[in-house]
Amino acid sequence: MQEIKKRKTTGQITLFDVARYAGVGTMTVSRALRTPDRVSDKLRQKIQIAVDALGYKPNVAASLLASASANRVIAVITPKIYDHSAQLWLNSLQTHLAKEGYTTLLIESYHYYKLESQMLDALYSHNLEAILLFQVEDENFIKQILQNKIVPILNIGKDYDGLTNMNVGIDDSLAMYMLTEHVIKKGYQHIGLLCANQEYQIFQQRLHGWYKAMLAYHLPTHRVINAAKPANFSTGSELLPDMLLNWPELDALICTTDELACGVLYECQRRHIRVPYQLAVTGFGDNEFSQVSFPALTTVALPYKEIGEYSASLLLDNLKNKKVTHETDLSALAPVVRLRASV
Amino acid sequence: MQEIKKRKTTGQITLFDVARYAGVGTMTVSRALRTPDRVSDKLRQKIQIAVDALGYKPNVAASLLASASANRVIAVITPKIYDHSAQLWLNSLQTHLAKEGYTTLLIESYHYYKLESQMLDALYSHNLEAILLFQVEDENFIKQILQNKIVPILNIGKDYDGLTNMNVGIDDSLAMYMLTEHVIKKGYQHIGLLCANQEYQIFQQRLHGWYKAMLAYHLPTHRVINAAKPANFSTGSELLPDMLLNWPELDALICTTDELACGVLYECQRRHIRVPYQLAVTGFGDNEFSQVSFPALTTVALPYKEIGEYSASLLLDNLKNKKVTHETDLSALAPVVRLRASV
DNA sequence: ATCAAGTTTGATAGCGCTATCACATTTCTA
DNA sequence: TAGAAATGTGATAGCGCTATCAAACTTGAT
Repeated sequence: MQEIKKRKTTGQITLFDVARYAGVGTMTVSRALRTPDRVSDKLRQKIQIAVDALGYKPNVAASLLASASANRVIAVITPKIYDHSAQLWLNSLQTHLAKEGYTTLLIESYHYYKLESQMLDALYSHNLEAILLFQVEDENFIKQILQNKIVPILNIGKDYDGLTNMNVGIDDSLAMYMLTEHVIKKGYQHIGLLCANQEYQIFQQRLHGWYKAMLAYHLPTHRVINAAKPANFSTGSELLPDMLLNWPELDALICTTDELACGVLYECQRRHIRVPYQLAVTGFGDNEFSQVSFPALTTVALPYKEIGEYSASLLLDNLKNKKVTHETDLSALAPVVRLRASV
Repeated sequence: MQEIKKRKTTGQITLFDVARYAGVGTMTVSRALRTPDRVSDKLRQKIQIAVDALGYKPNVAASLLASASANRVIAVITPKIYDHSAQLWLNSLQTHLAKEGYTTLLIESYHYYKLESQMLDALYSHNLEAILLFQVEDENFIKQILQNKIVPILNIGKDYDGLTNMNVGIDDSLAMYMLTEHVIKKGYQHIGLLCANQEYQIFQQRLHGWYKAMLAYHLPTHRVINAAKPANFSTGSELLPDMLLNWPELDALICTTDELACGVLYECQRRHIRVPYQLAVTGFGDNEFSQVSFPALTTVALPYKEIGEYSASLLLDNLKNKKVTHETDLSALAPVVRLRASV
């Protein structure tokens, strides 16, 4: 007696199997798993035994389809997690969302915007509950997202004139302004800027912060290298010689990341340039190593952890109440300059 | 005239809407999107217009359910992506899998095994196609996975006696043995080991490699600090004094990560200890900064990029052929010692 | 012009689950 | 003790999609 299979099945144990085993209806099994308090103790126990015995695993696709509900998945779209501080932010965000049962799906597009929009289609198909944009720089892409807006969207980074539902600003420009001001007030005159990852807006914002500070204090703004290379240790080491060659009078060098600055510090040691006496050096980001480096690096910290927490609660509030009325002590989100031995 | 809604819907545009708009059957629309070559040009164009006009987004849950097919999603489970090299591995893996249309879902459990198994249930519910374990250390967890084995499982790291379908070994112990041997052959006698992240097996393997090499050359193995702290720059700086206090005769210090070693280098500078003349220092991992540091760091590189490529192709072959018959030049996967100025 | 073989299309029936409602059972009130 | 209210359970009908198969339309060879 051969059974005729008319259709592919997953071969999984289904709710029906469990129901038959436990001698109850499928609906009762469903309830026992989804809303246990609506099922009597006796049946609930029976069902639990059946579930364990058969090794039942619910089929999320079917559940989603039947309940027409969202997935408790929040997508984070970002061009790239550049550095340690962004990782802090993400980690903090994930932790807070996980507490409420949400899963974070991280998508790094590496700045291929076509990829981003392609992913977007895929994401919308996955019944996700919200989208979080982190330092997405392409305005067209943002507009495209908003055009198909189906779920709440939280933007972290530059504010696109209220295009997004919610926006948490990170002011890299301000942070760099503050840092540069500190350096200027220390009395340095010939202050250069070393910027890498030229192609990313966020680094141009840092550059801009330096520029504004220099202008504000009537200092010359021509001592700049703005390179299209990764902002890492090697690039720092590599570009210091160019800076010194172009502007031998340089007495302070502001770098757009801690990695660049550390590379510069290493190169200074190789060339027996005494920091900060001959050359002051600063970084950006307050990475783990900037406290330990020799000499310790003056840098500026963005409160990514707090921003993560803040953005998580903002998003959760929006998902729950469908209304954002959020008041926070935003001073907690302000940049902090860390003065150390290198200036 | 009010319509009675008997059931919640997602409110999405459905295939049916598209079909009606285009004046064809739903099945034709499904085919036009899934297998376009099986639909005539004329209808395909009509349908495309309808899709664009209505902004149709397919519902993955329904598609999965109907086709009873897997999701083209591969889950990577790992306790933690420790360092840059592991990131290289992951990146390389993702790239290769993406080429074949697979999405990688990264799950970092941060060593909460309960979390890992909880996630596993969730994952199995998501119709994923394969599971990739990266440096998962908990044997119970591995056994539990294998017990419910539904999809192919590839293990990267320690081989659990053929428990997994496929295993790609990374021999941290061998790598450390090779590095230690180099240091010994340079003539150093009083060689210490600095290990952090004590609680993770992978670091204990590195420690073990050092131990074996020291024994093989009849050198004493007591100069060890094995700390339960993060293996970062700070810890390196912090623990060097302890090493020197305990064993002032120390002439070489082998660290289990590049970060530790760099922290040690910084502390040496602070204490005017000349590297390598008074103390030789080595790292592990060949991170980006180890080439630029001052002095440049002798270290050992694991070929994570190649391992990523190899593991991707192994997995893909398994998914396609359902049979693993893989031959590779495994010498490409051997560790490489990078001799630099610090030894 | 005729028929066999290929191609294109759509009606139908589920995939595994849950919303809904009707019915059965228990508990509470007067 | 009857009747109302609350609770527990299961039959049914989809959620939006695709596998399947039969019907309609091509094509080309005779």
